[in-house]
Amino acid sequence: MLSITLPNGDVREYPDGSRAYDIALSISEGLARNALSASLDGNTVELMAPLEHGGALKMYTWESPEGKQAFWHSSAHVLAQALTQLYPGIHLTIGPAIENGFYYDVDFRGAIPSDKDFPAIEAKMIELARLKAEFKMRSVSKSEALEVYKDNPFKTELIENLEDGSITFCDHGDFTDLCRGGHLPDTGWIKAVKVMNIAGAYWRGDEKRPQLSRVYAISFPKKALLDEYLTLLEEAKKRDHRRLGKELELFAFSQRVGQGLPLWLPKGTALRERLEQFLRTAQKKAGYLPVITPHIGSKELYETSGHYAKYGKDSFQPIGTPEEGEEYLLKPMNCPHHCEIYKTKPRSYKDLPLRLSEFGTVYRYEMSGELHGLTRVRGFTQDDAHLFCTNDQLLDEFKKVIELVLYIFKTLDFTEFKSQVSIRDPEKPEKYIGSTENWDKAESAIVQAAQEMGLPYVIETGEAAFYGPKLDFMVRDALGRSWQLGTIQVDYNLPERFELEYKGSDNQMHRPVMIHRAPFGSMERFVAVLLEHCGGNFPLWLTPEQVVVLPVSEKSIDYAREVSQLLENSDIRALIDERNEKTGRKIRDAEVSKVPFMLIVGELEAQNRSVSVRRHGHGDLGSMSIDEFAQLVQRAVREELGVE
RNA sequence: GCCGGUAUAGCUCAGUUGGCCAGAGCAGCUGAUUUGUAAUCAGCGGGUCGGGGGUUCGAAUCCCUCUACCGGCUCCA
Repeated sequence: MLSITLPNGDVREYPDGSRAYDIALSISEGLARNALSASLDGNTVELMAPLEHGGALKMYTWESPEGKQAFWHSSAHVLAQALTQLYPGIHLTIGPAIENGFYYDVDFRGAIPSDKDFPAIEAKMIELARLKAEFKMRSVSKSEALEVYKDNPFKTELIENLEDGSITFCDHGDFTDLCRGGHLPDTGWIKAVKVMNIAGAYWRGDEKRPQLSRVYAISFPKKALLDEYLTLLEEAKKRDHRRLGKELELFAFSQRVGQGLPLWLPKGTALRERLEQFLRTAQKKAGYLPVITPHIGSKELYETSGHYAKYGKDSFQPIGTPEEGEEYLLKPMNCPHHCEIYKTKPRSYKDLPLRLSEFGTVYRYEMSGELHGLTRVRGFTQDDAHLFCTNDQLLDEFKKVIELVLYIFKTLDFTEFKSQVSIRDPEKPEKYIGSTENWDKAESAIVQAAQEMGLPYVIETGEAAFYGPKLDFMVRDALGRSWQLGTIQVDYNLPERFELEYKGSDNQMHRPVMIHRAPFGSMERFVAVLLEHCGGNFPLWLTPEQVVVLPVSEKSIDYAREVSQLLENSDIRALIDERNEKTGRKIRDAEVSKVPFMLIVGELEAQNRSVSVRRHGHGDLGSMSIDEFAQLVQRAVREELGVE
């Protein structure tokens, strides 16, 4: 008998040879009908294979990530089968399920299919799915597995890294693939499939190894779900910051200026400056001291910091002076400059923590294929600061920075973010500089700070910067891609390299610890993510134009100007649509341009000294006095900023 | 940087198998209209079809090359 613990805690006995499916059936017919996969004691098991032992059993449907995972993993097998039939002689490699669908990396060994071939691939997949071929796992010996794949160097490499005895194949129909398991009962579940795109991907993610073709696809148990997904993608595209940035006239790129070098238009600049001001105010309260440093620095500065050795040859190349032959680098980061500011005079423990902040524009050479709107550029402004403190102050300072980041995220309504503690890879010590002892100290300080601040975080081994561990805040863009925003990094390295010191209360010299931090990350990336987050409908306090006054006809322009002037006097940003257009047209254009408030003013309003208020996306709010309206806007702004 | 794709007016896009002066909508300009909660009407201007080279009697269309952009890979101080 098998003793099975169900998620609700019930323990039930089942005959030997029972399958997860049978157990589902014993619970309810509906569960059995909808179950896509199962796990036993946390390990994925086949739904339709006899369970080898008892334990805690969980069933997964389409509604759970595990269910989708099984669905897409199984679909990847069908994709591989379809590609093998359509393109004989190809080498299959790996084909995992991903967050939205699945992919298969293939060496086509010849002509690579293009998007014109996608419909044929989709049709073949559906044709194969309709055969309702059952997925069946079987164990094979290592030598057997190697024999099957003797012509395929990629699978051979995979198998060689597996232990004999733990190698399994999955069969469905006439197709077999090396596979760890976790399948649907049969291919018939796959009702709708879409090949999304095809792109190059290096074998094992290593650019020195062969480049394969990665075929991305997604599949669904119902046609309607696919349509829904495609509609969702269309909607997401409308939120793309590159599109909105153009539509709202926030920023632009010019081929002549250069790749990855954004031009901030007047409205975008107004927005960005408002964001900066917001942070300046918060930082002033938190005891930061603003500084300014130049856009270039002597090469020697970066040799001292260690950055030149690490990044110099892949970066923008040094610029020389014509007479003296000196070499300067475009500033790739602000920290060395701030270290030099620290060194301008002897420091005492009473000076610490010293918090130097700068909206510093930096330039980094990013590979051309990597540039992406405002999220990945070659020139950008960091909301940078460097905190110099004693070891005893480190934890507390770190926590205060987390607090600042959380305040910013809260104000801007970023509720969905992830935090990640990046620590060193203990197996690759050559990647890092600094003593093991300092690394240990820094890593434990970060983890402790994150815990004490109640931050939900994950630890990523091997993701640390070369000079120290860090805590990053990540958010997703409209299309589900993840971007790093804020970052807080501990650094024991630069203080050593720059020989930073302070005199302690013991009259001895000590070395400070440094925290690098940028809550926005960069102004460019932050604006991009904010833009997608709010779909172009910025919070009132941030938006470039808060109010547009719409005179009903030329006769009301004078009054409109008066209203606009009064609002400006109350620090409300207003403009007037003086075009010779009908009111309906002006309203439509204002709605499209996402201005939060529209004030319709005609002869009636001029007579009553009132305005007729319309809110973007909400419609007519009725009329009120100019003063009442100004107070309404001011109150709304105060609420957004959390000010009393 | 690598793989695949794209490039036509300020924007969004048409342009059949190469064939007369390259089109539309929106935006712009001019005029009429004096307008009340999501598009008033009419007229006008605007393009070295991304750059360069080639094939051809003839190229937006076919080929080569460069550049930029899009989707990935890789990297990210």
